[in-house]
Amino acid sequence: MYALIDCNTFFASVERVFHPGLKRKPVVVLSNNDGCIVALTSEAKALGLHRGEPIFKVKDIVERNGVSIFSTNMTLYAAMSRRITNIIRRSVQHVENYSIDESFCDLNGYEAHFNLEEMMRSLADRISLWTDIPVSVGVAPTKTLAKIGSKFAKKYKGYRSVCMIDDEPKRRKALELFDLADVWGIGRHTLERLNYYGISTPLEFADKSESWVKTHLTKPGVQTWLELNGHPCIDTSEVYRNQSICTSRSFGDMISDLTQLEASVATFASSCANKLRGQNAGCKTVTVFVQSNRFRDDLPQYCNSASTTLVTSTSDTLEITSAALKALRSIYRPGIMYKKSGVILTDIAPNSPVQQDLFDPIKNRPQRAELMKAIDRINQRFGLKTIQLAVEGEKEQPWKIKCEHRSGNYLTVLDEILEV
DNA sequence: TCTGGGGTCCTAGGACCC
DNA sequence: TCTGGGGTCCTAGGACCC
Repeated sequence: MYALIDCNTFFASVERVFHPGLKRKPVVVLSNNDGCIVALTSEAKALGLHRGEPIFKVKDIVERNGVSIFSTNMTLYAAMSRRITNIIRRSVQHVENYSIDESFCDLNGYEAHFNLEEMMRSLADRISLWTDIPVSVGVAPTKTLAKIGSKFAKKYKGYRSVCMIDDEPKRRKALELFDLADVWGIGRHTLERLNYYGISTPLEFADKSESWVKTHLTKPGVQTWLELNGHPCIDTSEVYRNQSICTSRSFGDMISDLTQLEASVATFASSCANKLRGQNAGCKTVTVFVQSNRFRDDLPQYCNSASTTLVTSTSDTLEITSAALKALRSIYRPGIMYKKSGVILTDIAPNSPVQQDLFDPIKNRPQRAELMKAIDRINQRFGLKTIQLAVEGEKEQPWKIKCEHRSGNYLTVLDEILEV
């Protein structure tokens, strides 16, 4: 059996932990640049607000109802997520962090010694007691069914946080009542296709024959079908390394100047390199992209990207940044108002062994690696960007994102710790 | 005026090989 | 007029997830 532990409206719940006056009040959390709503409490949903909506379009609803607004604060949410994971790991050995607010537990073997429902309920209660974050848990023979269970647990209070789908009648009942569009793995296109063939509930889909599914859907569709029928086939891989690493941002203000664009790309490149070192990995390809503002049809539009291949797999900030800037200069066009840039690292592989290059222009790789370690240590101890590249520019720049409603880093920065 | 960011996996089709 | 069979590798784009 698998359990899915899902934090309810996670970002908004974290903000509420540190602003207890907001319990049972409407709260929304915005995307980067204070653009769109990315998380909202049920009280905010009840006012007609939706995930994904640009905040400026619903300004009057927000003002009229005194909705609390927060800029996104990933550092804070990630710190809280780690705390929750630590609590789960005290009870369950195999935990897979599927996303910042969801974890799968492999419960294989526990059923012999525990009542799984009681076990997961006491875990949910503990998370709630120790972190003040409410969670919903689904328990089922496959991950897809566990996800469905967690949605029921969230929707109906009667489950007291845990919904079990552990026998055939419960499975069929759940599939009959659940919304097909909300099934994990069924997106807009698959939904349209299934509707076209007269399938409107997960149960009708699950009851189709294997040959029908194989004819009309591709591999991911077949997997979902198997999972809904209780055959686990979505893999739990413990060891994980990214296939790609990306840092990109929309700018607070549009820019056209190459120097400023370079500063943004250098900043994103060094952030990527930092993430790469965090996984003990290196990359061989650096891609840069730039975009104008697609919402401004009065301005000339321009989007482009370029890649540079490095001689050898590396996580060196200096090397990755130079490669990114080289790629940027090859696609830069003057006279464009740019709204967004980004850096993507691919061809990622473990740090060792690395295939050396006979003609590698960098002769002191071991020392360079030590330099990166030293910089990382200093930045970890004294704060991000204590040491940075000069090309990344000064702190205040027009392209830096807006975040006017950011709460403090209560869990990670001593100076910002909550005062009572 | 203001419109997010970061991922994975799969497939079709092109380009190439014998 | 007739015009094979069996492969690999790569990439762009689609579909999906949070």
